[in-house]
Amino acid sequence: MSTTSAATLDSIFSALADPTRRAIVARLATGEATVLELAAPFDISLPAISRHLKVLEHAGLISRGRDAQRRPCQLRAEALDEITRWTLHTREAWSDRFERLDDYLKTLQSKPRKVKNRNDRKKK
Amino acid sequence: MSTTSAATLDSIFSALADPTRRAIVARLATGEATVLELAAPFDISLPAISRHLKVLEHAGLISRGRDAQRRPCQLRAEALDEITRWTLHTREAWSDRFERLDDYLKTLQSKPRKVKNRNDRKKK
DNA sequence: CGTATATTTAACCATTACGTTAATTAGCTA
DNA sequence: TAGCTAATTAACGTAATGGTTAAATATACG
Repeated sequence: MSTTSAATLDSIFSALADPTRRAIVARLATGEATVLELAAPFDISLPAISRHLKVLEHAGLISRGRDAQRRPCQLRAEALDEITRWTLHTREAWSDRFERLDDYLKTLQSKPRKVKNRNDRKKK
Repeated sequence: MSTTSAATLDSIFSALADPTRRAIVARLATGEATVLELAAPFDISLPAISRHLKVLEHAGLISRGRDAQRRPCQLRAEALDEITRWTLHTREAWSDRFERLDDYLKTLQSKPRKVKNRNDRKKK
């Protein structure tokens, strides 16, 4: 465990799928905080917060230190970066597909699909 | 409803938390595809794929057209942009916190780690 | 018409996720 | 030591998720 960041995209995405956990992450983006501090804004029990933190930690989104009986949490931005990387990469592929738009349009013409209204003027 | 993306971050993140759905999204990033085409690489049943697609559609990540009995799916990149926006924004806040590093270091000095004799009798 | 193809819906089952309250551990402080 | 404070673990209920098979729907084709 220790400084593990073998966290999967699965665990990172699903950690961030919960609004409470996203709020915690957003809060931690401004600096580290203890469990009680993180719990304060929410209307749920401390054990629930504790489990949210465990999920975040498992996803590599936070790490925890120790200060007496407190366990201050810290954001690990690399996990965020992983999300960004995947998303931007996918987005880029999506944009790139327009490179083949010409071919695509030609395909449309040479292979007439079952279009009933064939009077549509394909603009090229 | 229609093609509006009132989809929440919750639904987008949790849609992408599943590896099958991420693979589908990645596939769709290269261009539209039918349900059968999307299902081909996977070892799960068609109904399962169908439900994955519904989740993605609900999250605003895909839209579906109609071509005879086929329902071609298309990626809606705006949903991807939304998570990029959230993630980068959060990441930025994390980086920005170093702006206050000087203050923070001063705080550390004036208030050494083990603060035993704090005179704050403040109660909440 | 009847059949094939593409996809969805229904009904069901196992597992996971998220919340609760009560009890427990850990570390200070008097 | 006892008694705080901080946080976690235990035990439990309920709802959501992800998979299955069987049946239903929609459209095209001969």
